[in-house]
Amino acid sequence: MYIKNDLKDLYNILFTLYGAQGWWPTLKKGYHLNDYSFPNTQNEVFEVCIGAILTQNVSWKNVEKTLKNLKELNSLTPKNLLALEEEKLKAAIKPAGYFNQKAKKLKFFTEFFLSLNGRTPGREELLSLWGIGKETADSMLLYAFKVPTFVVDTYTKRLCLNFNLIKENEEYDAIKELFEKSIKPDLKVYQEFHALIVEHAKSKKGL
DNA sequence: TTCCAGGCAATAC
DNA sequence: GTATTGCATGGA
Repeated sequence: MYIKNDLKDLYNILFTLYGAQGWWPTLKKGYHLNDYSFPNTQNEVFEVCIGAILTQNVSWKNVEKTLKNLKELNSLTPKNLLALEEEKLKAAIKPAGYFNQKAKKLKFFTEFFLSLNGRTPGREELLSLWGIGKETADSMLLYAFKVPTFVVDTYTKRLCLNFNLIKENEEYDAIKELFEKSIKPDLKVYQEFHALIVEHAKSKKGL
């Protein structure tokens, strides 16, 4: 596999190979193929955001267990999560690792989420929060708040490196720009492209 | 047993 | 400003 012209070709190749991915994965419906209206409720938006924090440097499998635990505690909503005792929260999110840090991150973010009152936050606003870095902020914007912004993760970096599109240790924002310059902002395409890159990296069909 | 998984902040240089 | 280190669980 190679890139003929630009990243649009890569997108088309991956889409042909793997098809629509229907990200973000959720507890209730699993994936939601061809439904780009998701998430529809504030609680669904919140669940995506929480998942974005929990999946930091950890496989999604681990996060699923954590989300299930929170659901069983009826704590997968902003107010209920805030009401949950510190120790119970840590126990519930243990499978996602870094539970001391992530418990703090979840509480900080949830306070912020409630203060939004349904408003969509800006990128810089999210980045200013303790515990929210570039990938987490962009994931929230793209998959929770439906803002067409490109998400860069380790898979994306590796892929670009293998195609000699970037140098070693290229900066996050430079890679992000690479994609956003080639492909006009489009919610569906940005959501699917990132998901396809992850799927491709996991499938290990070359690179 | 070692290594990695959809990062981030704190610290060191 | 860039490089390194701590954080932690679960599966391969």
